[in-house]
Amino acid sequence: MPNSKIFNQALTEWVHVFMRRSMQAFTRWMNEVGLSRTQIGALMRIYNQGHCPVTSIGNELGITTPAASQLVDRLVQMDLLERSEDLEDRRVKVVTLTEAGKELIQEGFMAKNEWINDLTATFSDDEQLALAASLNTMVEAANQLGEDPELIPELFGHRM
Amino acid sequence: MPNSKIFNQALTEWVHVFMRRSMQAFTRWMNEVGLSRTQIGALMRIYNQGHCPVTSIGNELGITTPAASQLVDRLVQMDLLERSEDLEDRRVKVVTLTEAGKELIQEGFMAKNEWINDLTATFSDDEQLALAASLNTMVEAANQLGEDPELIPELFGHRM
DNA sequence: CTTAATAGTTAACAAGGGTTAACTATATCA
DNA sequence: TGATATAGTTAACCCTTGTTAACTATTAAG
Repeated sequence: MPNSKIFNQALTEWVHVFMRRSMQAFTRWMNEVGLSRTQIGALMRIYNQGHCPVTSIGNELGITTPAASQLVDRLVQMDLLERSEDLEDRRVKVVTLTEAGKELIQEGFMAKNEWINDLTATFSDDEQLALAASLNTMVEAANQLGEDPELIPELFGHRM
Repeated sequence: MPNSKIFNQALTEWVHVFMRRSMQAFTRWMNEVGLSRTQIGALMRIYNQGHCPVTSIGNELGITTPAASQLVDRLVQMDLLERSEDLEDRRVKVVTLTEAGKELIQEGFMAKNEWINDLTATFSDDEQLALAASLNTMVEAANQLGEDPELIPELFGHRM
């Protein structure tokens, strides 16, 4: 078996295992907080960007501006988002996360990474160092694959 | 910095990169085929189990039996599922994937793993062997973490 | 044989979340 | 200044997909 095949299989297997662990935790959390995919998507986008206008949320999620407006509405009512006027262009409403919103999203990230601690504990000191080197190599390579897409919109956008 | 911290960071980073690539492809595919999370969830469960009764689909996805029945209905109409009577207990309707259904799900898995080939190509032969070893180590460790959950139900179950 | 339990369907209904159309407020251009 | 474009909201509507309740068919138990 050629090395490329060996590597390929190993990576595929790893991806499989990873899916079970990481996405399971994340989705469980998503269900717990009782938010839809679109709602989480909107919150994550805003988390990444700091703030943005209503229309751009719609564009990025692939929904119409009215839909985005209603979406923001609900999240404002849940005290996860705040709307405020843009001082430079008063047509624009700038949307930002509340403290509660920020905490919620950070919780989600933490949920996703929780099992990592468990995994870490199973390795000896030396193993950890070696594995870290491998991981860094792969991260670097992946980063140079070009077209580094944003996770969020694709993951949580509207399905047509 | 202790080795555990180094490893932890490297793994977290890798998970992050991985999410972008693998889940993006999978979700893009999901959007393309125009199926809901629940529908994909049902198809994947049946794919894994070969066949199962309607009620158990409901249980596993966390929805009521009527909801499961309707869900199956729609998927049968799309020619992704088949319903047939269980010969041993004629109350039971056994649900199986059609050829089209099987192909669809396999396509989804392939979409998820597509970028892996690109990544493989960026490494030399020796690198690939070394990295494969690291990956296998981690897979093994992850598999022994206990409570090896099924991917599908959590990922695609009903949110309450 | 009658009664109770189980698998599934059907019907009526509700909520979430999308759409288009019509409107308001602000900004820009000629 | 007046006409037009842009950001956002509101309203009316519709589809998907969940729910509960009522029903049928089959099996199991006394």
